[in-house]
Amino acid sequence: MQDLELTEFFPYQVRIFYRSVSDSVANIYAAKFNLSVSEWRIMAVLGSSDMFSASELVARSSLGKVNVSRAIKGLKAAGYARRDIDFEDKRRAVVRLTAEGRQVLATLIPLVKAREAELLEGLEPHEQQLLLGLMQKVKHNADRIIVDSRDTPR
Amino acid sequence: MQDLELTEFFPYQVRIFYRSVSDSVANIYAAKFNLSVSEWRIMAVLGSSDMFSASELVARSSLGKVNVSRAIKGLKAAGYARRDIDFEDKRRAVVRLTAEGRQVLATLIPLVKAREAELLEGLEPHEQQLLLGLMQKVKHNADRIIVDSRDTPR
DNA sequence: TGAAATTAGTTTCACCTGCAACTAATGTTT
DNA sequence: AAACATTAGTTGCAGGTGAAACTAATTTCA
Repeated sequence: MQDLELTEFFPYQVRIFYRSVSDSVANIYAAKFNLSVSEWRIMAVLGSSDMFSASELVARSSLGKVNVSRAIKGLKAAGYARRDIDFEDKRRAVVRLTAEGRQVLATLIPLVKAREAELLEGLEPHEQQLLLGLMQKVKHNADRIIVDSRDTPR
Repeated sequence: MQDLELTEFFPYQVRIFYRSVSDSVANIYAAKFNLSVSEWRIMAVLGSSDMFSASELVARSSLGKVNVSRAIKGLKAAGYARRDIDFEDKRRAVVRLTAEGRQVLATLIPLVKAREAELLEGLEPHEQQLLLGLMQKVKHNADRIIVDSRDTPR
């Protein structure tokens, strides 16, 4: 039988790479404010403008609508976000940060940016660009494959 | 408030990169044989030698012992692995693939290797090396951070 | 207008995951 | 040998996650 050395298998390497990176950042928002990944990401998006509908959040967060719905619920429960109903279209939610939520985000952003810098420590700017570019390229390949192999639309 | 553009945030980019890569491979073993990631990884390790104890599997798979325990249970239920008790040390499990499991793995390995090649399509060998090297470097940074920030051992 | 289709978002279900607590076997110490 | 500590592996519990079904509001179109 053909052998497969797990440690040399590219997707495996990507996975353990991701785990380390993800943990190092989750550490911050989870430990300090007890936020989940989804909640953190939705908060970050919410901070970039005044208000968003849930579907705009879906578009900007790479999260599914299920997850966005739950993240909003969680942020609301924590007092970090408000969720109102759009008067124009009563199906639509209008989500925005509360003052407390803005406060928390303002605390968090410098911390995660510092963490990001630590992650990239020792990489020249051109190496960082290279890394991003190569990840992009592989991601495109992967996305093409996923679409292709989905002959039966789901 | 300082702004954080999610799409330019490195850990976010890593996450969506990982998701695409992971999905493209999971597609194979999940769709064809209904295996979870953990089960797939344990199978791959099991294929590299005759038998393993559960803790050897932990060491070689980057999975926690909980997950390994459950992956073994799942593989056993699927008929792909056997789980016996070590006569020397009756706490110890002796895990190995069944004939059917070897058969499945033999089917899977060429498929996932082909998928790996598709993922890396368009990258020169030296670019592949570069990508791996940069991921390594970042991972080291991340692991150092995680250890450092764990003043209270968990 | 009113039936049918579409869209926004929520909930249910089934599964994966990790931590902590647990059981059982072995090793250590006196 | 008895008590204590350690080790191997499992299980309970408390989340997180995605697909599919669902509710409610809006749009389309006959």
